[in-house]
Amino acid sequence: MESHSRQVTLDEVAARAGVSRSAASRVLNDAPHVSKAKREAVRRAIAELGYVPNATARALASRQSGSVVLAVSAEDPAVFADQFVAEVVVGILSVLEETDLELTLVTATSSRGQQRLEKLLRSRTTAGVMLMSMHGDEPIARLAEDAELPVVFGGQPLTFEPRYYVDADNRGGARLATEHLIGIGRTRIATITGRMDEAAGTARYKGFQETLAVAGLDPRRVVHGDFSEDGGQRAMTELLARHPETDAVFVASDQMAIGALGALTAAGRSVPSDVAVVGFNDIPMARHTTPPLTTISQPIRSLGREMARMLHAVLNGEHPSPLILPTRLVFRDSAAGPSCR
Amino acid sequence: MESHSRQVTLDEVAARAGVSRSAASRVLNDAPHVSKAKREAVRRAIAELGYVPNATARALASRQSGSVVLAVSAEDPAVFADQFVAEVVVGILSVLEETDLELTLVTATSSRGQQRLEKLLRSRTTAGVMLMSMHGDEPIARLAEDAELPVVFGGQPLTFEPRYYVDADNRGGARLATEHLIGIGRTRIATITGRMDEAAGTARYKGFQETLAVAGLDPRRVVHGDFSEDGGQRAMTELLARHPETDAVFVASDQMAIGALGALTAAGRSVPSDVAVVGFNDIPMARHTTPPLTTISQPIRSLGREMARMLHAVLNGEHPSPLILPTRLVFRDSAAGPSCR
DNA sequence: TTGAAAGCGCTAACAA
DNA sequence: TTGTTAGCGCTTTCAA
Repeated sequence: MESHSRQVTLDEVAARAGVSRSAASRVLNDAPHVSKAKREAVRRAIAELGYVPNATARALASRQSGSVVLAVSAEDPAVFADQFVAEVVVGILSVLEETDLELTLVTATSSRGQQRLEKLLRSRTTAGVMLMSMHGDEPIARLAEDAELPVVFGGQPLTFEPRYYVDADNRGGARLATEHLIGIGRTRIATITGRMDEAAGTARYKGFQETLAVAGLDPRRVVHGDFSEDGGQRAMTELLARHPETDAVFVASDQMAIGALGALTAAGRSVPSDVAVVGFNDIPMARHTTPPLTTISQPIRSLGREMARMLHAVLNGEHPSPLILPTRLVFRDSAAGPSCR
Repeated sequence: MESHSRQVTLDEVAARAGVSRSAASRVLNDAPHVSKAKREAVRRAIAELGYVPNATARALASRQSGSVVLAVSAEDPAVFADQFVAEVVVGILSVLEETDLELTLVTATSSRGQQRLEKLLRSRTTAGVMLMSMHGDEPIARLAEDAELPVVFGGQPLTFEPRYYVDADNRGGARLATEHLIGIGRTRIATITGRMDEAAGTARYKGFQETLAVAGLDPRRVVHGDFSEDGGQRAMTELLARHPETDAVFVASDQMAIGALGALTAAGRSVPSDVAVVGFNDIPMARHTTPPLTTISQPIRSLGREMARMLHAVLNGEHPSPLILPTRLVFRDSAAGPSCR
């Protein structure tokens, strides 16, 4: 883990410019109290010597850090290949690119990951943390608090409302989806929920229930899934067994919806004429299923962007309010209206 | 960018344990020359005080760094949502998880990104670099060399052979694909290439050409694409116009192949009976196209893993050899044999 | 085996 | 507006 190259120091810059190190340091951080002439001289020296400050020394002396971490609570680094997470990362990076913050990626839940994260947070290398996809009660949140680092949540944890978070309007999205199914004339509407130990799962379920209640429809056709494709398939099979009269289903994630489409096909039900399907997330594959999937789109990349912006604001001493991002219905064939029957 | 929490220092640990700071430091780095008794005392003190070493101070004093960066040469952080890149990240993380190295993500090509990367590399915060998806001549490679940091390439740059790299056997994969098309009896075989300013693009094209040459078939049905879905669609349309007799096509990426399938359908050609299609990469969506896409699978996650392993080895003073990872044919309906006609 | 002392390269009081 | 002086918390000689 060695580094070799000859480092140009601030002292050398100062010497070259014929000023004190403090003066050079002031110029570097464009602090006041430096004459125009010296400022210029230092700038020139920096350019000539190709000086780049040693970030480590700087961090040590100033007790500040130029990097933030994104911690995703998952067993396996494979989460970062998840379309959803990947898009969040993209959003975050696109904002950080405009700042001087670097992004470090960690998984928070694996046996070793937990320890590593704690070490990372307490080793004073990090200015702040973004936390994602929390199921249930999260020790990680406490971890960050212990380290007294600013934390921004992506999605809300189930057990408490954090000070800073960005979330999608899951409940509203579920309402949109369910209203759409009602709107195209379905009356025996079911749902396959996500994990009920995640806020996104419960919120979408609530949105579903309340919409049916308002419409005076029976909200009891419910099977619980786990957000996975396989889980969706199993859940759909179970749903057909328990409620064969079902003519529409709101599935709490596209991944599950894909599994559900498979189960429907296997059961000889055609989509959407026998059973209309609406998913949630609008993952890229949703356009390519058979039939293409009607779904609720959430602005995932914006979620990442807003998380990064919020953290940045907190690091600058501001106190931003939590943010709920809107969702919208993306209309495709899997829940087309009567005209398409 | 402030941090607040009270830091426990090594001095406090030493005091608590009743030893000198040097002794405590030795225990921390399990260096020799510490009596068993003291070692134990220090260990206890560390546990009791919940001491976590300040990584920044450590890095400054030891001139070592515990983080490596993955730089992807792209204009836009959106590359990190690319399935391919995301899988590489996963592979890298899965290896780094076992070490004490953290991963920092950067895009290398955006106007600002280039500067940021240079700063990052020269600011002595980083132990080493992994570089990905280089088109043509890469200033970034020079950058890292200037900083005298170990660099591992993922994929080979076009203009020079780096000391350390991991690549997939693109040429061999293209050969597999083309041989398969010949094997199912096609004779008027075309290709849609990738970007010819990327090594992967040229290598796959070469594999295609040489296989047709060996088989005595005409290798001149060629349209150049750009690895994108839209590009694939355009290329296929052009191919059909210029070589309407084409009965098979090797498409240098699945993304392009998806576009090509669209163009074929639009042109009323059925796949595979009129035109057989083989892609490259085996992205998740390949299983879900109509018809499902025969393709060349490369061990993307392994690519990431091996990059991380290689960098780790270099950081430990070893000199690993470049690595070429094998590819294999994944057989699906888009290039089924005659029996399926 | 031990500890004292001297930095790592920078920032931040403080005094001038 | 300047420069001097202490550190930041750790590692690493060096002499004991």
